Amino acid sequence: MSVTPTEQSAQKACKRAEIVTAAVRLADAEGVDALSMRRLADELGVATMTPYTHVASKDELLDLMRDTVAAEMLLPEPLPEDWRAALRAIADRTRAAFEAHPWCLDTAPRRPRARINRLRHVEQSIGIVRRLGLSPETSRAVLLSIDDYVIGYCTRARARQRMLDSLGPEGKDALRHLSDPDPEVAAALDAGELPIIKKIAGQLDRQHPFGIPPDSGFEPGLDWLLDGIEASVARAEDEKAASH
Amino acid sequence: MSVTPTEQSAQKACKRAEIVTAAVRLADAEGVDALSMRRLADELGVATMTPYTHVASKDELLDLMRDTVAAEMLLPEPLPEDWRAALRAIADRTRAAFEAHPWCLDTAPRRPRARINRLRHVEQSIGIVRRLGLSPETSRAVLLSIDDYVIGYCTRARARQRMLDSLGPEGKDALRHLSDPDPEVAAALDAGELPIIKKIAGQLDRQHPFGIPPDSGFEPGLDWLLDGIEASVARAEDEKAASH
DNA sequence: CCCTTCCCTGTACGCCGTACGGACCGACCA
DNA sequence: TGGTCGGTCCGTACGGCGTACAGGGAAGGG
Repeated sequence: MSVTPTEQSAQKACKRAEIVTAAVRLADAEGVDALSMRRLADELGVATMTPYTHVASKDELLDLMRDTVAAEMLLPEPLPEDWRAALRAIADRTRAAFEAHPWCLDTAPRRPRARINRLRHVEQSIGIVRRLGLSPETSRAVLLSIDDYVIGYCTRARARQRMLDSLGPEGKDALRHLSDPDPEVAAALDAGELPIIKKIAGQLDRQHPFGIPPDSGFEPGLDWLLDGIEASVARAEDEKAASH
Repeated sequence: MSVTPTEQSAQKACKRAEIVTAAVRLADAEGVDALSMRRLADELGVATMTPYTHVASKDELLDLMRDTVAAEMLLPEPLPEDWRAALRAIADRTRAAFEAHPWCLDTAPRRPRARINRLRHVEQSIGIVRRLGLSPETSRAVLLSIDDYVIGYCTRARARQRMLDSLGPEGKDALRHLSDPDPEVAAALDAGELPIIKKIAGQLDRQHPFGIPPDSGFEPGLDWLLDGIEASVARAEDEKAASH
């Protein structure tokens, strides 16, 4: 062996990185369905099985791909002073990363592992939440609840996008779209079940080409969540002050 | 044709329903990976391609399966008077449905369509949010933000569960688990990057067998979100009162 | 009686992930 | 210097997937 262990692993990491970035590029461009090991190998100009020299399985590859996306979620230091601004900035960046790489949301990680960039992201977030002076459990709850909201928003936004895509460019009014090839829905609408949806869909008819209401956006829910957290923090501080 | 169109479609719907329930049962028992059209046909005692007589594609099948889960999210009438209690009840039921059928979260819908039970679920939720007397846009934002939180929570809880499963029964302390086969993480920990995570993982060592902190739970985040919404509603009412 | 219309079936195609055995090649040790 | 050995790359092959397609068979309508 000519190289020291460090050099060797560095060389290996290099190859790994090339494979992963090529895979990310492919998934970004053509979706995760187009990402097969054969196709990826073709793209890299190597034989089908060659990537397996550097990556244990497609599952691990997807895990590594997700970690490169996690790197994009990292906020450049220095972080904003205000905890609320900092948390919001991270949430925004996370959302942007998911929007740039929607395939992250198309397949759930099968055997997820803690990878470096994901850990960096968590470290950064914990650092901010710590400023609130809450108990460790509450701090974690704050962090996770924001994470959950962001993931949920992005997941639903992704589903919405797929729905729009699947409809194609031809316009269809909302009621027709809802009931079109689904007799169950049509029957329910006729029977007067779903009155609110029927009314809303009827109103959307004129304003909106498709039966899908415009997205109400990422910010309001995040604001409410942060409001609730802030109020909870204020309450905790009051109690602490009162007990002294 | 011997049967009237209605009878015919009813008969067809019956067969469809059998297929879908069998598919749900299989996915519940062995996960979505075990659900192949061949396996499903075997389970039903028919030839491989027979299910395709009643279901256009595996995609549509998954869509129908998801809709049976949506049925479980429906709250029995009468709904609670208090809007907050009602929204919380729906959120709880939704979470329970996802926990009972985690495969819902394992694969994103490819070409989602509005199905009857999903629409019923939405109708029920809108009915509650309407009581708040907010604008249509704000109402939708309230509804969707709660939905997003629930989906996000369940998705992360699912990932957590997979992580625990993949670790197997043998206990491993947190630090070792974090850095185990991943040299990048080990290097970062050694280099003093990730100080907070290192400290937390070190503390978890004794209390917790795995490197995964216990779930902080569904309720706190939901409460914060509802708190924020409630404060926003109160503010809106104040403004309305003041302008009169 | 035949004919249409469904429902069902078996076969077959082109993908997929990946196990495996062998070829090459540079680096170390005798 | 020659042998060996670890690491990289390759080709082939296997089992499984979703599903297109062409045919069979029963059942009701003319």
